[in-house]
Amino acid sequence: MREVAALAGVSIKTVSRVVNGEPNVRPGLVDRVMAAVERLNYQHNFTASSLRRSDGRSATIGVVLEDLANPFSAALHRSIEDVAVARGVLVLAGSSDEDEDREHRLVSAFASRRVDGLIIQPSSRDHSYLLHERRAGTAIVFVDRPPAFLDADTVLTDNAAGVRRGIRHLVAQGHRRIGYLGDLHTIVTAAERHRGYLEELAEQGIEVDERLVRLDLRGIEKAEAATMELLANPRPPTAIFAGQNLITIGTFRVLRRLELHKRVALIGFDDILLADLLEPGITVIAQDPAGIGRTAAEVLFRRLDGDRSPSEHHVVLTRMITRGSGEIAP
Amino acid sequence: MREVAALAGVSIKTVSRVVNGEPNVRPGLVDRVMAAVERLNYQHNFTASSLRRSDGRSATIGVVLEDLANPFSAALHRSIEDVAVARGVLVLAGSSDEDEDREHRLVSAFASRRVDGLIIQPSSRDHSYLLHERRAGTAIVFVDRPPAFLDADTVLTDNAAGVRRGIRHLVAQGHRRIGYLGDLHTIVTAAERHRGYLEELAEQGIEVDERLVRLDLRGIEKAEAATMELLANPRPPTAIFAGQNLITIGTFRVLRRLELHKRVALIGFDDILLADLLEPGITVIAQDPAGIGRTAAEVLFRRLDGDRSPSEHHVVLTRMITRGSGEIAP
DNA sequence: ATGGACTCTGACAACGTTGTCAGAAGACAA
DNA sequence: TTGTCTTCTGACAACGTTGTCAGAGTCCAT
Repeated sequence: MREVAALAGVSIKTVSRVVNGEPNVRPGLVDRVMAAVERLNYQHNFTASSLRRSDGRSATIGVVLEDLANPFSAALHRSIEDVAVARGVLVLAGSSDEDEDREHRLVSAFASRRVDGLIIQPSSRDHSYLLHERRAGTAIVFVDRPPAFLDADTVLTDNAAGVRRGIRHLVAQGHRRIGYLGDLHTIVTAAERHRGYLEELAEQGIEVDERLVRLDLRGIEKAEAATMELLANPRPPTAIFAGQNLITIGTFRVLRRLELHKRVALIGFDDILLADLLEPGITVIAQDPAGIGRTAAEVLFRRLDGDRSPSEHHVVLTRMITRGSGEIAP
Repeated sequence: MREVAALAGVSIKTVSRVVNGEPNVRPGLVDRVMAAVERLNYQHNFTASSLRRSDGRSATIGVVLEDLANPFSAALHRSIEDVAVARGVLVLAGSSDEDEDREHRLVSAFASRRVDGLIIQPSSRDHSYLLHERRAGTAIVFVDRPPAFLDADTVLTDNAAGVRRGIRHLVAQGHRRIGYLGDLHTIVTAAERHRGYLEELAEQGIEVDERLVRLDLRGIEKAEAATMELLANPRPPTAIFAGQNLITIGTFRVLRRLELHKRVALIGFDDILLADLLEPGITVIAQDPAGIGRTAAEVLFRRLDGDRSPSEHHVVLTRMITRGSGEIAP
């Protein structure tokens, strides 16, 4: 900047005014400065600028997701990015891998870079550690799962309601023995989905048969094994609700291997790419990750714009997509 | 930092020494400073630090990908992240959407935040604009596609060889009429794949029938329409090579709709989640996005560590995964 | 010509940190 | 005791920028 000023024959303050598009600079000077900027390939240092500026904004937000490579996180990330770039804000992202420590480390790394806001899909069980960041002026929004011990904006899927919708759909077709395969019970969404299963069965006057329920299934293989167990039951389920993506895949694999894929009904939580091309197509309770991301980013930016109203709790609805597997009669 | 210094009864320089873990601070002082840091919830400002430090490193890199939400980009991103976090480096990422302008804007936004390095999946047709960044000390690595008018490190998939492998596989089973559906010809990888198709046909002494070739297909619908056209041919293809993910899906959809999915062979470029659960499973030439990302990040960090040797050009191999659709005889 | 209002510009300090360097304090040998 | 060396500490300037403020210049009405 000093060099630009020298070349243009003005003070560096005037260069600053020009690059920031401030009014009240004589047009002739603007041109001279621009020419010098051009000639020296001057790149404005936004970092130094935000250090000095009164708002102190870095025009950067941090995003902590479970795993940037999985479709749900990736879709969330992308929709957050879209809202952010429209405001000239950049996104730092990291994967927590469901690990409390990684989440903490990421947040702390983001905080030292002075991000303006954080969007977190939480893994840890206590978010009071974020109080300092918030007191320092960082806006925080939680997605997919609620925070613990911290009052903050949230954007969640209505997990229990989604599952209940699916179970109701199965019952409507005459199913009474409906199995349930769930993810790690410690994950709030997984617990919520399981709760939905139990509540809807109760509502429908169906007694829960614990032999048809398997929880804490992490990954496709675990889901396959659990499906085998369920089907080995003397009175096997006529329908299965899979509480998560990979579980749905594992379950479908086993059903197909056993040639039961056209006899046992299956509904999965969360949509799967290509699910419509399978035989039968897989009926799912689809989440709306793009909607969650967009909403979260919008709330975040409203906070950054000064909205100080009480915490908002948004619920993004699920949608049932019937494709065949959920419409198999018992 | 000033407050911490006051509370600990030392100068801010000593606080700086402590938070940076520099040697030669009396243990007693270290404890006092740490206690003060703790008590005031002091957060080190990494941004200000990198402004002053002699290396000037921001410990941040920028990544420009086609679309963070698509599985290929997402896998790339994640593997880059893994290499980066292991070095305490954060990742700023953005989607170019195959748009030259967006790519430029992202790079420029990254540059003003003084990222140490850039990993770019290029969309634009001229990368000489990056010369300034590089002269300013930013390391740059291109992934998936080579840069134009700029000599730089690259990590690419061997697209042509992958396609040739697939075509050879089809020919080995007796196919002579092999259709080809390709993506936008302006995308280098798409052009390369098409080249592989032509070269292998020539090698096998099969004349190209232009009626079996459709290029510039963007998205599933376009691919479906093109597949219909190919099959409407009086002498339709007995096998189809789909040059990209979404094209494979579109083609498979049409084949199934026409009940030809067990009669016309299909090989797709790039793996598809769940491809093994389809009937038949889809044979693909699989890329290794995680391998590309890891390699690119490793090269980038070697450059940041001072490696000044000539540009490296890595080729990450493809792998054919046979699942049934590619093993259908004519 | 004078005063007042307005427009434009630059000197200076400051943002939060670290590099440099000088110097204080302590240890040890002569 | 003195000198030398080592260890530790802090004052100060600087990184690249912008907020503040004073002042120079211009224009117009009196």
